[in-house]
Amino acid sequence: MKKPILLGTSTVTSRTPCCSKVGIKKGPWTAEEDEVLANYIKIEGGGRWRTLPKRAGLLSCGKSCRLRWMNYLRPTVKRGPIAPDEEDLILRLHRLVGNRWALIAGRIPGRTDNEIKNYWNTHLSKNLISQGIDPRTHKPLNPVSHGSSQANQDDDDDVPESNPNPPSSSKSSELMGEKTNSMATTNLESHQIYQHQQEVGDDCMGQPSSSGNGGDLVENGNEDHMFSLFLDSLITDNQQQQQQSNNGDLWEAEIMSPMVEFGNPQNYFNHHQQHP
DNA sequence: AAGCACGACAACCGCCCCTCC
DNA sequence: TGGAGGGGCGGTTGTCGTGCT
Repeated sequence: MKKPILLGTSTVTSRTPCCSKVGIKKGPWTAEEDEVLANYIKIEGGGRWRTLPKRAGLLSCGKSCRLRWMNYLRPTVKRGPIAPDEEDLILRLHRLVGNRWALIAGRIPGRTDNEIKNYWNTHLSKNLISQGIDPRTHKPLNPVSHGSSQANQDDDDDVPESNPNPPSSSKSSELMGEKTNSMATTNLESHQIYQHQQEVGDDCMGQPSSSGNGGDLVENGNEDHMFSLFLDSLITDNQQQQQQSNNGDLWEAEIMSPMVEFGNPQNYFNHHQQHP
């Protein structure tokens, strides 16, 4: 069994840590701590995580409490192996948005970003590599015909065109572009996206977008909602096209290439807004 | 049986955004 | 308007379990 680690000194950084690390218990959670935390949240509710440990009588850091609750104790968290359809959806979404684990998790009810991230790193990325596919770009690792080597080499070195993964903290709102903060939230535009979703079908994995963990994004009722619907439509597009043609290249031609042309998903999304 | 390597995953860390005052 | 605090995110690390030598 892992031994709890008590940190004796706090690390001085330019930022104040989430909590004073003196006397903070680290390491795995015990069943007793889980019970205390779960009972406390059941009674008092979550929130104010930094002060929650003290109020609940726990020695763990507030962030640790939140993480434990979000990733393990929450009733809506689905335990057990990732199903094949979930795996397929993760692959699709990762191809669309890159390492936006929270965004991906938001589309897979019951799964957490941490779980998906771990599953990707330990399973899916290795599977893709074994298939000769770059897990970052979802393109062949060593294409036989590489065309203009310099240009393509730049592509390989850079983040994928379709999922840029900017170095800064990434949120779905960023994906949608900074301008959309002021323009993307009107009912009319929302309706346009919704209409597009209806046109292509809204049966994404058969999961209602407001259920379980997946509801987090949608309930925001802002750009995340828009982007969530947008993702639904793209995923459904992909599913329908692959079903119809049984040819993955069509996805490349109809969805990914336009995204490349637009530079990134946010521009593509903006275009969809204006031309639903 | 002991040591080692590796996979799986829980947990930690630092950064950033958002909200409130 | 700016600072502080709360919360969320993605990357990374640490630990345990298991299989192999």
